[in-house]
Amino acid sequence: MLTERQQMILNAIVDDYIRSAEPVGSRSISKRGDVNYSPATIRNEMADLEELGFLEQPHTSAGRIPSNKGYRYYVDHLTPVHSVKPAEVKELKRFFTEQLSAAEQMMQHAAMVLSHVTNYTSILLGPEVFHTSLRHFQLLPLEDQSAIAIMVTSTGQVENRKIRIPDHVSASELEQTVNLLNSRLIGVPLYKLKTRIFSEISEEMQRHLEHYEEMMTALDGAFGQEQEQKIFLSGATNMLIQPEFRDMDKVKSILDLLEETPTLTRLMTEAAAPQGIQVRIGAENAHEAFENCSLITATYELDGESLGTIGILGPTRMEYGRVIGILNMLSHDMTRILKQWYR
Amino acid sequence: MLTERQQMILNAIVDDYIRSAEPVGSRSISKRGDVNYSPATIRNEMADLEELGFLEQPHTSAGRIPSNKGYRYYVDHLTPVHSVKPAEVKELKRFFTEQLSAAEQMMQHAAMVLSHVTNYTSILLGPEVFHTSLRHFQLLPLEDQSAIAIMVTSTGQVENRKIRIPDHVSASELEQTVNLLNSRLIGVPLYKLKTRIFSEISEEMQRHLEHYEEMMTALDGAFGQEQEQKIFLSGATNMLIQPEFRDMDKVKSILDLLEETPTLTRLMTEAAAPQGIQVRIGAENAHEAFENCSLITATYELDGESLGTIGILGPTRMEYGRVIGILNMLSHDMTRILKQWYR
DNA sequence: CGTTAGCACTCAACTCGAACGAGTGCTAAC
DNA sequence: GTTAGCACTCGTTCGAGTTGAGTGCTAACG
Repeated sequence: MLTERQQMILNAIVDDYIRSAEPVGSRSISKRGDVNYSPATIRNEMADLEELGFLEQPHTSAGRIPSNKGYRYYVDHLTPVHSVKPAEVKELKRFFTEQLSAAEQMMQHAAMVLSHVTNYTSILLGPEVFHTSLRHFQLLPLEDQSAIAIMVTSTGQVENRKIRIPDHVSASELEQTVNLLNSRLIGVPLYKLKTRIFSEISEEMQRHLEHYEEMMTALDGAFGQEQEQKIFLSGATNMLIQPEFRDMDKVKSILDLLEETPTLTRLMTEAAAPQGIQVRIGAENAHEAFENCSLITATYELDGESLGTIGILGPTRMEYGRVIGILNMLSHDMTRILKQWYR
Repeated sequence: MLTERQQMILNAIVDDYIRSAEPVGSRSISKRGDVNYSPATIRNEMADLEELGFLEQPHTSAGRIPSNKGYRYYVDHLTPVHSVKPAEVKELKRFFTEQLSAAEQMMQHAAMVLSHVTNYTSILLGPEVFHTSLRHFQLLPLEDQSAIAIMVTSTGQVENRKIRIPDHVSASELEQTVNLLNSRLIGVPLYKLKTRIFSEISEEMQRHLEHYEEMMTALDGAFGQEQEQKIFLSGATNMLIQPEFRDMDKVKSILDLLEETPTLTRLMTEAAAPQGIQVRIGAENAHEAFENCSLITATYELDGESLGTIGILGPTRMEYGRVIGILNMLSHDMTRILKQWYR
């Protein structure tokens, strides 16, 4: 239906328009490396393409933009080599391997709900030391060579990891391992589990177990818990709703800062009061990107010890009353729930 | 430091400015119900407040806006009655009670990653029937009157629920219950568990167990799995980054539609191809709000049966190649992982 | 005959100045 | 102490004029 050259030109126009979001002129197409015709020739083809319905003209003296039919053709004849950038591949792969702990999942969820309710950006800073220790360890063997390691923490959260059971390990041997681990590891903080197993208990295990080596490598995966201080944020683009940030330029530096975890962590920690709710207005935040922003923070705590920080970031023209009310309620609820967990 | 009246006026100005985002004039303050002075009086006070540094004037003939100092004063003297709207309370409460299944958490996470990588809006439609059945049931009693019910599904996912154990129930009775449930419920689809327990097995349980009634109410919470088709979306405000949606009016209808779950579900189902990747451009979407949008969908499947749909929504001027590449990769990975799960 | 240079034409975007009006500060009267 | 009145300021709006990117057409070229 379309000549080779028409396809080429249509393709170039769609490509250009996707990049620039502005009507594409004949001159700019002609200047591309892959098309070697003068603007006049291109213009003729463009007129034809428009007549065929693949292109549109916003107004007489403007360049062309693709019509829906044009996009359709472009998509249908897209070269099937969709190269995905390495960075993107990395992020997607990470998603599949990432293991969020129960506590982390809760925080991420809380961030989402908060940004959704307030229409501002929410930032949650995890507890520096989550005082969770092991309360119970269990291995549930499945019918094949795998099992599920289940760890109940002192807060009542349940972590589970799939592990592969080495061949030749008998059921009784498994049971022995579980009993041993339970007797020695209960009460040990989660983040110490791994080192504890490999240092203190390994000797004893070696004595009792026949397939010690294999068992250890299998367990290795189950206890791999890094427990560093993580930061969760949600609704970053909610900034764009605010009229004061109508032009991207102003928001750019804020969005950039939000990506920069270390600085953001610093700002949050600085802003947070030892207890209660703290409001940082404009320049009170020690970063120029937040000059037109206010950051409201609340801490949730247990027995007077602060466990984490919740922050809401918005324009200085923020609904302080509402946000403070919500944060108040949330931090109380968090504290209450933590108390329940720890009993 | 400030007179009663100055406080009142400052308060009114901040309130107004937070609402309108526009400089506040003396007239509009005077017309409010709570301030009964003429504009002239207000003007005098405003001039004083400006001199004191609480207000600013963008230019000579404009109204006043609060300075950072003004916000500070406003916040510090905020009436501590922060009423939170019932709807917000409801959503926050729901967050604390909500129990997402492992599969749902995975989907939500996938939606987040996708919208983050693509910078468009991602929509995930859950599987209509997730063919998961029970593979193993376990009760882990904690030292107090509670226990954790753990269900391993046929896909290897682990669901856990905290339940309260009725008084007077002995350890042996618990064990009996677990054994009974395991022998009768393995292989039963998760969404049928509850009815199965209450219809077919209840009789048998009644025969064997002393504290039947209490046990049943306790178990009730553990198996409450609704498993309806859920929809997850993330990055809705990413739309705002696109220059074609620079003014809110155009986006409004789209954002509204995204909130409207049933319609969105319909659009996604219509758009989805039985397999592979499908592109809906502009008006091809059967909804006028999507006139300037394109929806790219991919399905992930198992043994030829489609299990769910992934969608990316962006402007018609979308980076089709890139998004298709990413979706391709992701849907393949999803399919591969599902195969692993089901073995 | 396909391609290209040249040129007249179109029309959104920008510029400038005038008119408008929201809002102020000041003064005088209540 | 409060308020009405009024001159003044200055961003916003609107229309006319200008600019320039881009087109369509015609004629010349290889």
